[in-house]
Amino acid sequence: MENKQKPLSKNQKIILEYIQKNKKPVKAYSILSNVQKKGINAPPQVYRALDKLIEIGKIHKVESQNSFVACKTSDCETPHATAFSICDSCDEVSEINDPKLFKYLLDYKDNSGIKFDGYNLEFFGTCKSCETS
Amino acid sequence: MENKQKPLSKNQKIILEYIQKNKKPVKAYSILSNVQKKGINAPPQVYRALDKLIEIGKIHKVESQNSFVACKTSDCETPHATAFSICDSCDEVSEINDPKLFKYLLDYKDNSGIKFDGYNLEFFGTCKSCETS
DNA sequence: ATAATTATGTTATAATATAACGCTATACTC
DNA sequence: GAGTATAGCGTTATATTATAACATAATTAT
Ligand SMILES: [Zn+2]
Ligand SMILES: [Zn+2]
Ligand SMILES: [Zn+2]
Ligand SMILES: [Zn+2]
Repeated sequence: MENKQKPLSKNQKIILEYIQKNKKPVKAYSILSNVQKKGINAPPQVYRALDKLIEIGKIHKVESQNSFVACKTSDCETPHATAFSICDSCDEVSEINDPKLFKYLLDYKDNSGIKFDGYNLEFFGTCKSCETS
Repeated sequence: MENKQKPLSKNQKIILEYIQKNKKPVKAYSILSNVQKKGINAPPQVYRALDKLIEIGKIHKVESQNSFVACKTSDCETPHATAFSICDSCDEVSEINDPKLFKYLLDYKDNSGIKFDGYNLEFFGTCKSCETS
């Protein structure tokens, strides 16, 4: 009984599918223009679906890019514990799925002893294919 | 001969001072409206100064808030290696200055063995004063 | 069946950020 | 110091990202 998966609504499905089709993160207005043929007409419809998909861990927001990417680690159960590596030169983003890093960060306590509910970590560098070119 | 500190320009000084006066992060357009009496009239003047101040490590951008905060660790020499804790309920942000965390992250290699140039880490939780109220 | 919750569709607008252009100050180099 | 490269300024306009507000419809819970 781990996953009580509430089914996605129509708009949520359309938008999730579009995001999953793309390897790179996509922007909200680019999503909008690409799903207009499916009957989604206005920004609020996109942003509402995005909010929900983020909440349930199907996608994540890449804060430094204002872009959105599908979760690669099979629907993060702790959706607000995310780590990415981002290529400065081609903007490619990949989600880091490293239990050790994950644990290190979730266990991290600041100097006042506070533990955190979640985190977002974005690493920057040059990806392999950009490195060699 | 560590610090070859180029002096700040007039606008950079005005905007840095304003950011430093504020304990909490400030937004670009709030900066603008608060420094208009000093002769700064338009967004590009603010954003140009912000870009430069970020580049030289005097301030940082809090990506999840689109806000800007003065560096608390005496002008981060690696300005793109930043960590913050953010209170979900009052939006207070504090810069984490923990050499161990710092080293852990700068030494971190992903599964392909790539090391990164920099990172931005934002922890989320509830600050002490919000916890007790 | 009723009530509560969640999602939708729409219009308008708010908030964040940059392009482009001409000009000025400052730093570098010969 | 004249010439030139670089960084900064001021301005107008515009692009990009995100939300407010409101009326309606669908879904879920009691
Ligand atoms: Zn994920
Ligand atoms: Zn790349
Ligand atoms: Zn700092
Ligand atoms: Zn707080």
